[in-house]
Amino acid sequence: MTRNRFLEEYSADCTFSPSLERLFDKWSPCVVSSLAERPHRFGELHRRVQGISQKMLTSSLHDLERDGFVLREVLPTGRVTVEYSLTSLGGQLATLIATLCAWTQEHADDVIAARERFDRRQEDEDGGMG
Amino acid sequence: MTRNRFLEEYSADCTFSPSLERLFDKWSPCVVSSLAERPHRFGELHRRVQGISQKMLTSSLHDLERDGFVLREVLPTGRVTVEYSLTSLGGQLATLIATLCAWTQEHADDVIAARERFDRRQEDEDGGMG
DNA sequence: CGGAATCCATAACGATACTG
DNA sequence: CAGTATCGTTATGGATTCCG
Repeated sequence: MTRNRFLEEYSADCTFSPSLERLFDKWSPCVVSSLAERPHRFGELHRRVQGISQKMLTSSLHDLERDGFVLREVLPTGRVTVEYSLTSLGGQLATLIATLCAWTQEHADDVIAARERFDRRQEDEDGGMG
Repeated sequence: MTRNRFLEEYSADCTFSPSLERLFDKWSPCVVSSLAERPHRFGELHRRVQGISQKMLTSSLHDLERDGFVLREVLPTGRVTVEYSLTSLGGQLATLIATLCAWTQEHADDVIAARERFDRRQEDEDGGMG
């Protein structure tokens, strides 16, 4: 719950509502963008979102459902079958996430280059001042 | 480093570059939006961003500088004086953050209402089935 | 003032085992 | 299949102390 300061109360001139913890946790963005493509069963998501544990998937889906981003439906098959899909609010969230993805990809090179410059400068300062 | 799965390698149809850890950590968005308004000294930021520890401010600024979002300048005053400002890339990040803030605020009520519905349903299911 | 270094609490997460 | 429960590890961040 202390994930991002915006999520709590206040920050300088910028107040995130307490509604967007989902954007900042580890797996929810992945889950949402999978569901943006089509509804998934639990097991499908588990295979689809590489590396997620069943515990984290359960927890992400639970939180996303509680916040109104995801709809959980028990299908009337013989065995236990559950389908997850996005609500319309969840669809908006997915769009937002996609926008973020796009921006980060556009500027990935800039950031990587900045890191390399920074790290080189650090080395120079540490070493070259005898 | 494991903050968000997007930041590592892969997620279903959505690949965050490794460049945006800053968007997902606890304080950087607050710091960036403060700097979006005007350059700040270290101490100013410390007072401005309510609740941040000196350690976290140092660490956020360091990471933001390394990624090319923030510029750090030692001013030629008598004593130690450092000013932080956004680079142009940092300005873009600030805009993105502002967009996120706006969206979360618009839909804060929706999310809160969804939570209440969900929690009420839970209670009903737990209690009312004797 | 602007930090760095250290210590410690806890929140987040992963692995595993079990259930209807 | 779709979870729940438990346990151990690691990541994160707060408090404190010290330094040029």
